[in-house]
Amino acid sequence: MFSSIRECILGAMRPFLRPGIVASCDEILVEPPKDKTFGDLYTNVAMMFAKRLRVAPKVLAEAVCKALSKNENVSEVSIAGAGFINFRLHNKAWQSVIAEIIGSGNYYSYSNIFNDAPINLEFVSANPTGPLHTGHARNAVFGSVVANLLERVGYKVTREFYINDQGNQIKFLARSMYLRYRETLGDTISEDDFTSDMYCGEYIKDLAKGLVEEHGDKYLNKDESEWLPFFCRYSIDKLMKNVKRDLALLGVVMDKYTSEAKLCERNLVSEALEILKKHGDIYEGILPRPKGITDSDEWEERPQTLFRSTKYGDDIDRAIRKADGTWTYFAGDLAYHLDKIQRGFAKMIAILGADHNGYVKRLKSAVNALSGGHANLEVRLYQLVNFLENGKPVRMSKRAGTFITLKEVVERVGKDVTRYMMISRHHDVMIDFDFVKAVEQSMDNPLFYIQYAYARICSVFRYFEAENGKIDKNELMDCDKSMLSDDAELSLIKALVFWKEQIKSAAIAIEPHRVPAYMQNIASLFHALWNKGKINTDLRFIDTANRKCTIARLSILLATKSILEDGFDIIGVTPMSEMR
RNA sequence: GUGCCCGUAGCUCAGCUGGAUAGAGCGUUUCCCUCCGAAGGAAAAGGUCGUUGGUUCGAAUCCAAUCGGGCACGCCA
Repeated sequence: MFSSIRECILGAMRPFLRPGIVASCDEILVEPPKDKTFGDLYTNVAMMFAKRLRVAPKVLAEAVCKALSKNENVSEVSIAGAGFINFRLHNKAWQSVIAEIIGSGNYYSYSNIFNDAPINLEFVSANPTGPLHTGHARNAVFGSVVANLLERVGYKVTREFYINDQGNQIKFLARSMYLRYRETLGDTISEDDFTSDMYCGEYIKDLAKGLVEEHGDKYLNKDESEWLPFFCRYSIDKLMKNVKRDLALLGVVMDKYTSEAKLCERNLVSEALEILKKHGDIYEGILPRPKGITDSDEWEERPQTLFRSTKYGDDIDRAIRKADGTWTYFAGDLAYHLDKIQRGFAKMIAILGADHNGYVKRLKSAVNALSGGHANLEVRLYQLVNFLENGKPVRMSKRAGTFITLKEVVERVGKDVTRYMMISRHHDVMIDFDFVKAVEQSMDNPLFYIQYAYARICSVFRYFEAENGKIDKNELMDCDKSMLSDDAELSLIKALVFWKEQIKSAAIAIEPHRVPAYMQNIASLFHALWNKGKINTDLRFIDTANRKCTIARLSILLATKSILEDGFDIIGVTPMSEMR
């Protein structure tokens, strides 16, 4: 329906186009005005295009106005202010969308505007050195909802987790394991044996116990070279198993796990280096001293292999080889992104914590350079979650093992509340997640408000079907809807119509928090309609004396139910047909 | 010293990429159950959109300064 209106507006402007001046439907804004008294919809094209077309806004507005007034869906048009075009649609036009929503199953929000283009969505990618914590929970929820949104606009999404299963960090993990291993077998270990790079969380003890049970004491009193590889592999395997289990608790399932070590075995780092060399993006050099460091003894000039990332918009060039000749972490990321490019992804998105903000430009540079400009990486940073226990901040340190795990959160407040808390705010805003309040306020949580609307709708259907038997979907689709003309009914229908547009814009902007916000809006309009029926019995959904009217009303409810189910599916929350 | 993010009602936050008189929830005040679920609805009060300039028909939104808060900053991963 909207596309036909946009066509109509564009058509009206076409006579004003001059050679070289183009305009497309995508540029045309059509949306409900803030103030409903202006009309159902408005467009600002007259003002938007006035300058480009060198035509007075009024002249454009009049042409658009004339064209719209001839459109079969439009009932009235007017020009206001500096050139706003306000218009209304016939009730019939709005009512017809109910059938469209019901008829689409729960697929009303789907539009294949990106033609099944493959897209790689990397998220979580937690280091396998410990359990997932609350920060990862936000990452996981954010990523999984983005994936659902991208699928609705026609992307073929690969949800991917990058495992940093090599490097010093992993060695320190293995050494920590070995200390606990010895402890389990009777050696006395003090906290001082753990260096600052090591991990002394409780989970290491548990893992070490398991290792003893499975493999006994055969690694005791052996040289590090004999046990280190095994301890690395063992720890990573177990920890990754737990990572997958925890993600499942949140309803998050990955399509692919990529191992850094495996990429390394394939010599992808060298391959990436060769590609960059060909473009002249590799050189031996010395990085400039950062301006913040004034003390010269804190700074030592070192010649290294550098990637000319400044050529691609980065602030400084980046080291890919340490002074001792080994690869930097970034070198591994070059290999990983080359792997993504080789697998055919021209579009990629990575979800990272805000503490990675200094890393974004070099990653984008890497993708740009390695693909010769054919692939693009978008990065979304999410602010960290401030975890509170009854108003008091919980200090978290992964190394010391004093952090709240994802598992713990889900076990205390449930999957749905956790997901809702993590997704209902803009990713650029810090979240204060208070353990105690999240549970206490569960009744005030907007999630329950939405769940309640859904449960009420289910309740009406239960009530109706108990008397009249199972209702036929086709009957609801095909019924006469002309009596659905109350303001409350039309307001709800209009909100449902815009669901598709909302999902599209949330997906393109990569802003999943808009989804629960819009669901809340729909729930609110539904509750209002419900209560209006309590005051004015003519508006009750079920009128036992008038089946025709009842069926029409139920058709709105089914459409609303369908939209809410789609929304729940996007945000990964289970709808409740009854509230306990 | 540099870069990124945030600053909107007493509190927690929206504000759909520059649109009309600034929007919700919680809290406060007043109403609405003989009724498909009141875990709800209707209404009131509450604002110098951190501050100051600039861009234009038009700014919470864009630009420049500035204040306050968060994050990060050569071989850690």
